[in-house]
Amino acid sequence: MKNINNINNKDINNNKINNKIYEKLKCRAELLLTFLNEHKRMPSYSEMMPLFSLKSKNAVFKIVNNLQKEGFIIKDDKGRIVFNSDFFSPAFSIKLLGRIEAGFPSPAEEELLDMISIDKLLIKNPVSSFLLKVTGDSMTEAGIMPGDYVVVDKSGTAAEGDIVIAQVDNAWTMKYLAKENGSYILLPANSRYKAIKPKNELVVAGVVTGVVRQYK
Amino acid sequence: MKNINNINNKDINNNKINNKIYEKLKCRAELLLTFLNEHKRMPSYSEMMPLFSLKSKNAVFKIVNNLQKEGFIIKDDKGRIVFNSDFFSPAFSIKLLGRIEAGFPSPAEEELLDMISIDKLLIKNPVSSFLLKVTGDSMTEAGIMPGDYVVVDKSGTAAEGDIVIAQVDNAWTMKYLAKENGSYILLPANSRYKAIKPKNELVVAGVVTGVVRQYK
DNA sequence: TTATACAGTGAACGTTCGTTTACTGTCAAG
DNA sequence: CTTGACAGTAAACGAACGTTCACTGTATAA
Repeated sequence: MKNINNINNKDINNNKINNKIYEKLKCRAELLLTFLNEHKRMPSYSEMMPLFSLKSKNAVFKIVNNLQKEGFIIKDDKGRIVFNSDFFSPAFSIKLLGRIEAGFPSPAEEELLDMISIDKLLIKNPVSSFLLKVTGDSMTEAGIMPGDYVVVDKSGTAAEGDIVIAQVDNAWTMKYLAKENGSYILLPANSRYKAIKPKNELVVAGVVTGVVRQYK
Repeated sequence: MKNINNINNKDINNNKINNKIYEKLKCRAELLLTFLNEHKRMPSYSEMMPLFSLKSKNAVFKIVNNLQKEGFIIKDDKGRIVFNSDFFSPAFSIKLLGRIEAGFPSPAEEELLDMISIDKLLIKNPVSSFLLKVTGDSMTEAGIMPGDYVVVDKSGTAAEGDIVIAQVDNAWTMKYLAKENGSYILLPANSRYKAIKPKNELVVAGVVTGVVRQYK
């Protein structure tokens, strides 16, 4: 650790240089991302040469090492490189910009590090998650409209207030899970529907962890 | 083309066999998908050997060719294999099951061919799309709640009825685009707000093509 | 039974991979 | 000016790659 009082001109200059180097690396990481989006796989070192406008594989090699040092990419046990999924999605990445009310960001503000994958955002557990298309309007007041897709995780344990996929009296439905007089009931998010109080047992098949809607 | 009248027993038997072969191929495609989700890259032939419980690289080679013949995967110009993106996402894939009211599908019904990527579903144009976090409740009745993310495509042309990100009178907002007396106005989807009739020009920055909500 | 088709084995081939070593030019610090 | 750090070039290396060839066993069709 460096004492804040000991920072001298050299450190400041180094930071300035390091930032410049970092910017160049980030630019090259973007080139890799473009290739990945286009080819659905990472380029080899030979393929990176024209990508980075270089004539030597060794130059690529050094750059890849620096990219790894900065955390952009990771080399797996076989020496193959993949994007660090903390920063990047292995597939489609999308720029996450600010909030709407905050004003529309200028292109210059578009930060590479804020690229995320919607898949990664919504799916914490790819194996036990699946998608269901919503029919019916019993959850419209919770913002879940007919035709939306819901991401369901069947491995999670449902808690009060969660939206769950449940089987009650031999029919499947999606409702809020709530408690009344010590027993679980299902609440719709539409004032035109009534709460469901299961006569028999309540089987919860999964917890809704996300909602996806697609406009044409 | 085969005439329907000419189908004989041999054809029927061949179909039965072909279905069995297809099932086995599909099963192996699933193994590849599992590897892909785990390692964020495709396995090499050597890595597929233990994956398929085989002892010969050539067996893998033949299987890969069959997978390509059936359209599961594609070999690019470098001979490297990637999943056919018509069927599979290169990243997280998620099983798309039926509709909720249709009953909950049994695991046996889970069809591999219905695996999709949410990214691919929502993002038609990765370059010109980005994500915005929603603040404010002016679109709640359209199912867009505060805290949701909206996918915005800035390359599309907005039409009447679209939800757009627009700059009006020096403020950014998300509203329905509508027409009144020949000029464009912005309609909120919340009865507590009024329509916006821009005094000056209306700048549409992008069209909302999707909505994403994440529950904890 | 014989013939045919096909999944899988095993060894070999040329190519490409990621990596290493040695060298060149450039730029800033001392 | 000298020196060190660093980006890039060029050539070479073993290892791993995708592919091919020859062969084995098994199951179905004639």
